[in-house]
Amino acid sequence: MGVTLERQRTLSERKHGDILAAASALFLRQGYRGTSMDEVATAAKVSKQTVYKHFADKEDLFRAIVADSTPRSGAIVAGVEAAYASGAGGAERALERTARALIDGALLPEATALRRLAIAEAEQFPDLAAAYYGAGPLTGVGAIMGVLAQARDGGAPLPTDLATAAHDFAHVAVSGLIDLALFFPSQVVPDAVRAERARAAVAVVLRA
Amino acid sequence: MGVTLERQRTLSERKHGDILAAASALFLRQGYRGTSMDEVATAAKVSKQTVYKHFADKEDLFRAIVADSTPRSGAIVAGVEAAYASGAGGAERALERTARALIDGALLPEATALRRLAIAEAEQFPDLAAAYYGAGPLTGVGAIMGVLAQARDGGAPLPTDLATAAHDFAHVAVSGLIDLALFFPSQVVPDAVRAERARAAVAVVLRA
DNA sequence: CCCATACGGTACTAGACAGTCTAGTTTTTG
DNA sequence: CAAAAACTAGACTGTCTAGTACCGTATGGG
Repeated sequence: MGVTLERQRTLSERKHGDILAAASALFLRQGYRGTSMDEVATAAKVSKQTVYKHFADKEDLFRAIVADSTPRSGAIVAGVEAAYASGAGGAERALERTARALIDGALLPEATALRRLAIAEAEQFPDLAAAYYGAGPLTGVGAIMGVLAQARDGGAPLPTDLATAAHDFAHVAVSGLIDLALFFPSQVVPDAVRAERARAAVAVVLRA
Repeated sequence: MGVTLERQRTLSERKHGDILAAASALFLRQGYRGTSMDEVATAAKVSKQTVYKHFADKEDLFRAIVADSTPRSGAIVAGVEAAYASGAGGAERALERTARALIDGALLPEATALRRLAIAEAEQFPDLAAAYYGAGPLTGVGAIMGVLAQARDGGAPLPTDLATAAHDFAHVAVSGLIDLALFFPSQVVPDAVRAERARAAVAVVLRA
């Protein structure tokens, strides 16, 4: 998790990162109330006092790990845009790659865990839920709209209403699979199902 | 909540219902860990001792309220099927009513609260999450497939793959709105947005 | 009408948890 | 190299919580 082998990090910075990483793993797996500060300190191999040196209180630590995790949704979006441009084949193949990248990104364990956490704590931390929604679903659909615009410029037969098309594309591709991931945390969605959903998403927008 | 004015319920039965109702409201709003047994007893206007007379422990009570709430998803499904049959107009109008019923059902506050709860506790109570998924999303898509079959028999131009069509229909209609409800618990999705989603869902399946 | 059963209220046990404090050690830095 | 700052370990406070015990009162079937 961002532990990028920096050559001369100070001890304090290393501890800060350790605490964030440990808290991240615990909060994502056990939720806010299900995780204790003692657990965090132990998992980070750090004294409790040090935890409170770096973060004012539990809520502060929680906000920090969510703020730290949310940007990773941006990486998924970037992957989606890259998937369209890369590779061979016509618009249909390119859109299928796009859908597949979206699906694989959305089903990453950290992504689904963060989503579950944001939903679970939406009442207690509405600002975090809103931030997640903006960085995740919202920019995701925006990116897809951009890709569809490219495809239409390239001559693909797409509807005029690209906002609706992007919405349809995204939800046909990922919503059912995200449901599976949220309700069955331990299960992995098989490759064949992902491919089928990607095809369905392309089919939905490629006829107008 | 099932409090149907039965003429001569015994005191014990009344208390049982009071506890269920109070616990239901609290768990749905505050989650499992966020709700204490003292709170439940106070809200139900019952002594704590009585709570433990009716339910072995907190987990038992929680399972009871989820088991009590989940069947209500079935009522939503029934409403969806009824919406197709009722009213005037051709297949397109009927499908639009179907989508609208699905949307309104999914956005009921109790429905979204239960969904949030099932997702939040999916790791701790995987069996409850699975039961919810079966009673909610799964039977919902099944019901829509039935409606689409009816529509096709009536001459509507639908794809041959009705399972995929039902999946697409359901997710284009409700998934985006459910996201909104989950991430922004206090907001209400306006009527115009619901209507637009219903139209989009019909448009997606009515061209094959 | 009577007795088992359920109730209310409240006090209690036992443990978890957030956050503080102390006292001594290590790291950073000027 | 010395002072400042960050670290460790663990005890400690106050609060909350699940679940139990006690005891006196109300309910309701036989």
